[in-house]
Amino acid sequence: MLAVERRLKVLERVAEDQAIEVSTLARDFQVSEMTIRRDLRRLERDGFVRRTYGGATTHLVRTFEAGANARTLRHAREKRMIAKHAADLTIGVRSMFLGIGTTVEHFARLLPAREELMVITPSLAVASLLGTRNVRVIIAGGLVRQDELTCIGASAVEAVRRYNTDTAVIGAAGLSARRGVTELDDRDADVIRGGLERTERIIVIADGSKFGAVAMSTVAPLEHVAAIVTDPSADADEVERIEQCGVEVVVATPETTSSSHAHRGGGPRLADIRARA
Amino acid sequence: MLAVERRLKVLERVAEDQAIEVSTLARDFQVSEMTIRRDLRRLERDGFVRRTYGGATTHLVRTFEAGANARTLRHAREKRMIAKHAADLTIGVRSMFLGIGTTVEHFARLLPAREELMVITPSLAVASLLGTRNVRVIIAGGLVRQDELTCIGASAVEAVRRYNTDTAVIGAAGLSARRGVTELDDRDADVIRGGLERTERIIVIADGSKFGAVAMSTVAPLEHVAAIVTDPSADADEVERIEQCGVEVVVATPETTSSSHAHRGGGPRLADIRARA
DNA sequence: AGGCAGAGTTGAACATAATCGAACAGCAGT
DNA sequence: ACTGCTGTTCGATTATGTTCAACTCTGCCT
Repeated sequence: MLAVERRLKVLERVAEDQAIEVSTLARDFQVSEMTIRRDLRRLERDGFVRRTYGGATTHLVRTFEAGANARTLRHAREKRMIAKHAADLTIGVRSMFLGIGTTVEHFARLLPAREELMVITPSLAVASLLGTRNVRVIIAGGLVRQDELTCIGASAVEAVRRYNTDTAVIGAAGLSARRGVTELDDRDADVIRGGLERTERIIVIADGSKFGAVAMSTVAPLEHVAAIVTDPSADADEVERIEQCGVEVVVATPETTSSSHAHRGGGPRLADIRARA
Repeated sequence: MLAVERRLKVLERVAEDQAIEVSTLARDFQVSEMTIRRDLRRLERDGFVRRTYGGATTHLVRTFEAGANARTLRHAREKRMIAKHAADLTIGVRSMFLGIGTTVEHFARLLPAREELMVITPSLAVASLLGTRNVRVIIAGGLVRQDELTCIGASAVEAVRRYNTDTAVIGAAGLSARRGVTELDDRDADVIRGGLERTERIIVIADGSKFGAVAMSTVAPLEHVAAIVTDPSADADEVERIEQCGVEVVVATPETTSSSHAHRGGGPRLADIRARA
C-alpha cells in the first residue's frame, strides 16, 4: 500500500470514529507505530486531525468543548462584582423581591444568608440558589418558561403581588433615561411589574452593556428606581442622563469590592483537554 | 480507549444525568477510580464539571445545585432503570403530576419530551429538568423547603389542586401493604396528597429498599395505586403482600430496559448536550 | 441536638506501564 | 549519492494502578 493511500485511510478512520488509537492503526495497516505517528503528525500539521496521547481525534470534538462553556462564563467577573456591591446595599433588608437573569443569580449567590430574610422570586435558579441556604424563599409558581426557567402567567403574577417587600433587586435587558428599565420577554415583564408593585425600593443591577439599550417591555420608569449598580464599562453619557432622573448610579470596581475571588486558572483551558500542549 | 476519548465520554455522561458517580464511571470504563478522579479533576479545572463528594455534577445546567450531594448519586443506576420503565408506562399521557425525590428526578430526566405534555410538580429540580425541554411545566409555588427544594405550604397545596391530571408519578420513603405509600416530611406529604386528589392513575416509583418501610405521613393507601415500579432488590414477601392489594408491581431489570444508555454505536450526540447549555 | 463509629471517599506518593519523539540505520527507486 | 519512507532503539514524558493516612458523610446512639 502506498503511504499516501494509507494516510487517506487513516483520515477516514478518524472521521468515522471521532477518535482512533495509534496501536490500532499500526495493527490494521501492518506498519510500525512510529510510522503511524509520523502519519498523524503530518495530518495534524495539515490541519486534518488533532493529535492526542495514544491516538488522534477530529476537530469536531474540540468545537463541542468550546461551545459547552462559552455562555456560562460571559461577563461572570463583572456580574459578580456588581452583585457583590448590590448585596452591600441590601444589608438589613428583611423582605426582598428578586427578579430574573444571570446577574440576579450572581446576586443570590453572594447574598449573605440570614434566617430572618424572606425572598420572593419567579426564578427557579434564584430559588434553588437561596433555597439551599438559610433563607426563607417563596417561589411564584405557575407556568415555567422554557429557556429561562422563570415562572410566568397569571398565577405567577398573582403570587408575586401577594407579598409586600422592603426592596426589589432586578436585572434588566435595557436601561435608558428615556424608556426606563426594559425586559425582553413580556411575560417575564408582567411578573416583574407585579413584584415591583408592592415594594418600597427598587435596585437594578445590570452590566455596562445594558446602558442605552431599550428592550420591548418596560418594567419600570426610572423615577421609581432607587439605585442602579453597574460596572465601569457603562456609557458615561447615558449614566449622566440617568443620574439626572434622580437615580443613584453605583459603579462597581474591583478595588471597592471586599473580596475579588481570585480565579485560579483564568479561563477554561480548552487546549488542555487534549493530552499534549 | 483513548484517555481523551474517555474524558469526553465522562463529560457526556455527566451532561446527560447531571450527576455521576466515580465508582460507576470506573466500572463502566474499566479503569481505576483514581483515574476517574484525575479525569474529573482535570475537567473541573477546565470548568466543565463540578466535583462533588463521590462523583461530579455538571454546571452546564446551573440551576439546581442542590442535588450535588452524595445522596443524589446513591443507587443512581437502579433509579435510572426504574425511571426508564416508568417512562414506558406513561406513553401517551397528556397531563401528569410529578412528585419529589431523586427517583422522580431520574424519571423526569428520562421522560421523552412531547410538546402536548403538561406537567405539574412541587419540585424545583423536576421543574428545572423538564423546563429546559419541550414540555409545558407548571410549578406549584409557595414556600421553598430548604433541604429538598420543594414547594410546601397552603398556596402550594392550593396550586396543585387546581389541575386535573391523567397520571401521577410519585416517589416514596416507605411502601408497605399495611400503611401504603408514606413520606418523611408532612409538609411535602400535604402537597402530594393534593396532587393525587385530582388524578386518574397513580404510579409509584421506588427502589427496593423502600419496601416494607413506613415513614411518618401516609400519602395514599395502596388501593389507590395503579402500579409500582421497583428494582430486583425489593423484598419478595412484601412485594407479594402488596400485589394482593391489587397493585401491579413491575420489577425493572437491565434486560427489560430498552436502552438505558443508547449512545453505544451512533455518533456522539453533541447537539444534545449543547442544547442544554 | 450533639457525639461517635464505620463505611466510603479522597489525594499524595510511589511504582509500573504505555506512549512519545529524536536519532540512527536500512531499503527501494532515481 | 540522493530522496523518501520505514523500522528500531532509547531516554523522556505521560497515563495508570496501588497503597495509605486523612478526610467526609451517614446513621446510630445518647
